[in-house]
Amino acid sequence: MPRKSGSQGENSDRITDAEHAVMEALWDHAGPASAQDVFDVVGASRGWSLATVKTLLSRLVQKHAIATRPDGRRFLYTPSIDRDDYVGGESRRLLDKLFGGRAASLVAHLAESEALTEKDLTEIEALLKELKQ
Amino acid sequence: MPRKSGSQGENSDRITDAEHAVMEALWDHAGPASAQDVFDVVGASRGWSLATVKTLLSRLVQKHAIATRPDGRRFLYTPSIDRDDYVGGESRRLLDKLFGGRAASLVAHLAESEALTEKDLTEIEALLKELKQ
DNA sequence: CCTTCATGTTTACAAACGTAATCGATCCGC
DNA sequence: GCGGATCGATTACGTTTGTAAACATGAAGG
Repeated sequence: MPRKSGSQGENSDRITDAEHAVMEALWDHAGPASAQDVFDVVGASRGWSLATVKTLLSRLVQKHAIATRPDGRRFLYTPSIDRDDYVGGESRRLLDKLFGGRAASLVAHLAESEALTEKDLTEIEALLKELKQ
Repeated sequence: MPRKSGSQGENSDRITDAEHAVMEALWDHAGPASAQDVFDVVGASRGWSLATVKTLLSRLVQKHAIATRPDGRRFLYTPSIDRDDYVGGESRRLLDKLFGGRAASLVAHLAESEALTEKDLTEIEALLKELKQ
């Protein structure tokens, strides 16, 4: 039977903006994090209540984006999708949606709209050199 | 007083995915388009009814993303935001959200995840050369 | 033991979204 | 002039999202 391409866990459900902030906290965190841990990181900056963080964690669990491991009477949460995979997916979505899938168009656009600093250009150049050889 | 940066019309309201499909149809269209025109282009491919297209057009008008010009008893619609501006905005959002705003990181990621073909690389290289000189 | 605190679960609720049907006015063909 | 086609406007309705309060339960401290 055909095997799906992604490198990790059953995906498919879109992660929203608010949920994404939680994911970043988890990706950032060294090892599994409790709801409180997540709250400590994102709560303040986004002005969320602990309750909100809990809701978002639940939804992410439903979406299979994170996994839980019981720790006493509470849960510890870990991302079950790789950040790189996620980032790649989102990038591709944008590429497909706005640039007909052509990465060069995206870069061209960034360049033209001056979203690229001199430093960016140098960095990309170096990157290319490395990739080309 | 500080003047906003964008080149065109009051923006601010997010354009959704469905709405974006309509925008593309309008950007594509030579000159103002009627609801029917839009429907003819996107209706089939997205499986939308004419009613749906009309709703989306209305919402885009509310969001000031498109403008209307009466033509007899109907309206002709034209984008009031430039595609390039929109694309730039969305690109920047992604960049900020996922790459800390560093374009080079995005390019690096695309490269590593093999989203860049040989052709892409060559194109980007050429682009850089042009920008550098 | 009983109170309090911490935790996940359930419920809430308004706004946004996707998708559309219905309504009221108008125009076109007969 | 009358009936159907056409158009924008209004209304609809289930789902998702953002944000959170209420609730149940178990742990911990006195």
